[in-house]
Amino acid sequence: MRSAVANEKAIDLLKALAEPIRLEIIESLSNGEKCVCDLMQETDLAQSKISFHLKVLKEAGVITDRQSGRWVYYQLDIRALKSLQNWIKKLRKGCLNEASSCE
Amino acid sequence: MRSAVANEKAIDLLKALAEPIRLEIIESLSNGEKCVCDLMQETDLAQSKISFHLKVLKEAGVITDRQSGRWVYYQLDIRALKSLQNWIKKLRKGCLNEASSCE
DNA sequence: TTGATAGATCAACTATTCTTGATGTATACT
DNA sequence: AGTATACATCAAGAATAGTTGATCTATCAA
Repeated sequence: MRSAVANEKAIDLLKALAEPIRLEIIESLSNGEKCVCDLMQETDLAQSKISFHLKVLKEAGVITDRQSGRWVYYQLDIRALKSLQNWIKKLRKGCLNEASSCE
Repeated sequence: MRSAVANEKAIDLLKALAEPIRLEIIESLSNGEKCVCDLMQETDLAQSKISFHLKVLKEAGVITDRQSGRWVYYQLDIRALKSLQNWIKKLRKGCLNEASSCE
């Protein structure tokens, strides 16, 4: 089943987005790259909590990170949202299972 | 914050989709209206389990139900997926918070 | 090299979600 | 009325996810 893999990936993405703190982080990052300390200031949340959620987001492929000195900068990976859009599009067409019946 | 409401709704939608059994149900319903017994046969899952997930989907607005005699038929509400698409679109634009900065 | 800062990770705890089997309710058939 | 079927709901338990405070590592600055 080809679609099973795609769905698992999609589920990870959906789960990653389906959480208020993570959404807050995502929205913040939509204004540009941020380090953890920036996010701490903006959200007023504990560092370990932010790191926890950043990890979830990263593992789902929603964000990427890059280290610079003592800081780690996080950035949205717009491709994740793009692929989620495509996935929903397919779901709407009702052809997640049988690619053949789609186009 | 206007967007907070929209986000809460979106989170419910995302959570509803982010589960394998529910996704299976959704995909099945994308082929048309089904009663619980149909879904039981197709998925080979316990009735209470299916009812549980149907409830989650219904509360999130992903599906609607209609009773006919002893049977309850469930159907996809395509508007839910549509609104989720719009939400992601906005998220991609990075303007979930400030509608003013968008268009 | 000592001390400070940024951030990851971990263990213990809490909270939420899912599963299971049983029971309840409504409809239909005899 | 009595029985069967379709489904919802519930309570108890299992599993997963999130929180908290502490500790660890790496980088930098004095």
